[in-house]
Amino acid sequence: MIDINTLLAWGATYKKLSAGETIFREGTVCSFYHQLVSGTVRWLNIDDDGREFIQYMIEPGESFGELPLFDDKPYAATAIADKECIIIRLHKSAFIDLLKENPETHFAFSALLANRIRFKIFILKEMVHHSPEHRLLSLLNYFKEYKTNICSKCNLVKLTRQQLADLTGLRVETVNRTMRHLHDSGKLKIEKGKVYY
Amino acid sequence: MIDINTLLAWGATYKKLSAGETIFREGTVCSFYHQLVSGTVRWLNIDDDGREFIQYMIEPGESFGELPLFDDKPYAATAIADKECIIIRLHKSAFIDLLKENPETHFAFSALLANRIRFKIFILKEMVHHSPEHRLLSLLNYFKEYKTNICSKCNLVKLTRQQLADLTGLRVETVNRTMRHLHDSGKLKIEKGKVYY
DNA sequence: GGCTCTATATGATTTCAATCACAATCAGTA
DNA sequence: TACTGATTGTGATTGAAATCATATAGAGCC
Repeated sequence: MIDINTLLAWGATYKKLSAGETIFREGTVCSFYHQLVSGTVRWLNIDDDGREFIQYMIEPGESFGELPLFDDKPYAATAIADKECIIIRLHKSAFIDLLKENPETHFAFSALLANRIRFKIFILKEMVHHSPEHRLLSLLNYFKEYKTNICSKCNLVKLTRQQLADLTGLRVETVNRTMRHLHDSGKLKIEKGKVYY
Repeated sequence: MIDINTLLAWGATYKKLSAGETIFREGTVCSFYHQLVSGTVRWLNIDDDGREFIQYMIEPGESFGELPLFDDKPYAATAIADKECIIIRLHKSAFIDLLKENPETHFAFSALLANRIRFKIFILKEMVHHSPEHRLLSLLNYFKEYKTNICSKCNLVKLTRQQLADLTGLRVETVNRTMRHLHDSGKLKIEKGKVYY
């Protein structure tokens, strides 16, 4: 999102995380702006039964956990490194100063926040009231359009069935069965368990 | 959100709408910043079967339909006057200039966008995987906390069963039955059909 | 007050995803 | 290559919300 050299010039530092590590937890206070350099981050809520709902999958170049930087409230969800990750972090106060001195970056951030809302509006409108088939296809179409989570060269869907379930609010078994139907009806391809769309 | 005199100074104009009138429609392009002066606005998606999903209920003082102002994409949902409304509108270009000259207003808007995301994250985490009772109580708690849609003096829930259904993704009948149970178990009160929480 | 329209209420039935249970496959590794 | 754990695959059963149907109550208006 923000140029890495700019971030470094403002005092940002790198951090390496191994798969499964928690970066920050829902409900805690925020001291840093986070941007993903390499790897994948799941940004999610975990309910009392340990069930995950994935709010966003973060890919390299994206920032995450931005909300508290703007409204001073605690984190709305937990960030977990899905694979080994390298992130770059900048202190909250430095981040705000950076925005103040670079209004165009601030406008770029407003656009990012607008996009975050758009994704949520899209998810809600496509998930509520609809069949598992519709939900999964809508999600895949979105990822295809925005070139995230699906390899734009080989069409490989870079998400497990469990993650698709946690993004749509379905169960793994339902996702499995539905993906099979979609394969059988030719709407996508499954080869050795991997999904291509 | 923005002081009305400031808006007027920048060239904003008032507009009156009768109940049920459409203010703007999903998928169309945006030319104005909108702020509600009086009345209520439903900001919603309507699916192919005519079924509504309410994304936000807008109350006086709030802006709505802000996304296209920041990312130049079409409206993500439709705005409908729920009652007779007065709104104030400012041309998109004037709005952007206003933000450029008033960075503090821009930061206030970032906080607003952050709050819009928070509501969506909250809704998704509380609606997915949960019972109708949990869904409705979560929504009512949220409204209570943020002092919207529930009268802070008399505790009257200013939403119909249908609107509660359209906010949670449930059916009217389910909402009715669940509200009865909640009344019977003393978690809220129903008097002459009106809900108090 | 009586009329009309909308909102609320509630029973009976159906449907479809969740759940439970277990098998098969795949990927990493010793 | 055999072992291990995670992921995928699939059948049987259940349960809870949607659906269908219809009644009742409340609000606005002449």
